[in-house]
Amino acid sequence: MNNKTVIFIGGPTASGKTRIAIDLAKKLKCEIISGDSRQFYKGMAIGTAQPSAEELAEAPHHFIAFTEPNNEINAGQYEQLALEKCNELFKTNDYVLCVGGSGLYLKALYEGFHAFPDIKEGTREKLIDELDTLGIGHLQKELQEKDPVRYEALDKNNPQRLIRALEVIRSTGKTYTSFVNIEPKQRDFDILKFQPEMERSILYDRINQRVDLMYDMGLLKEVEVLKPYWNNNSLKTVGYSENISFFKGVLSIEEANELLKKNTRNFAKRQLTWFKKEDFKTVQSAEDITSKLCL
RNA sequence: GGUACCAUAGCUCAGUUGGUAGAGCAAUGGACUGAAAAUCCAUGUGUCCCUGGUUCGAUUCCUGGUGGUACCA
Repeated sequence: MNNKTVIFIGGPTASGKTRIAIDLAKKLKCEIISGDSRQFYKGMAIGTAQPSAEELAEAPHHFIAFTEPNNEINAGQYEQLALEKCNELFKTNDYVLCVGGSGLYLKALYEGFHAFPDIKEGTREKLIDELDTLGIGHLQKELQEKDPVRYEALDKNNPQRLIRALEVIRSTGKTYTSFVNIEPKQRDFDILKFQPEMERSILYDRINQRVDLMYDMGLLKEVEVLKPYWNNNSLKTVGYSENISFFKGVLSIEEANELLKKNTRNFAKRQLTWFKKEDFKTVQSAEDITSKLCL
């Protein structure tokens, strides 16, 4: 046991993470780092439901709208950034709150990734091109030959994972598996994991209402202004994809609205699956957490 | 009020020449260590409107209801 703790607040979108986090930050007089992979970007305040100006004024936040949408932050970079920020904040406080719905990013901070090397520039682009022109079977065959252990372990029809494994192999000449065999180093802070408790039907109602609210707040305008970034991965996001399709004339506005609601519900379901497996304890309020801390 | 048509999954509908049923969408379950708000995998959930009749057997055929739609009054 040591005296530094990162309290993680995960859970699905629209479940009330932001409120609980701010209440808790006030009680503990600590700061919040975002674990939402799409709230990192500027100009995406409405569609990613970033905390409002009023909420941001209630407690200090980090990694909200701190970079441009074309400066994409992957989970590995986030691990480094978040770790540095935690160490900085621990100089003046025993607690840091990490709040967000991007399960992999939270996990990167509390568990740490294996030490994969940097990927040579252009490797992924070439693999994506090969996927388009030669088909997924070509990638499957290469991985099966070069790293059968990884090949057997992953979803063989998942192009993103095939490409990830192959980009490591092509960049380093070593197997993906060889890096996984090196244990990540332990964190020197304590870890607590919570998520808001919410009935599924209520969560879905909140999602549907929030989508309508986003349109009222000017979501379409926000998407339109982001046009220079439409092809960036950061815009490959629920709330943006559907409305980009609207602007391209593929969907009517009603269809985009309905699809956005459905995609958000589906996304929330994936988050529920993730946080359940990662053993985030359900709580109803910040008080539930402080009582567990015996404060 | 009369006539016609319809009633099957959450929705839109198909189907069973009488042997208790299946598509699309929605939904549900899951995987996931550098694209993760991404990506991938799996799954049919049902008083076939109600009631009587015919039949070994009715969701299917017949009687009578109920509800809906259209047209006529």
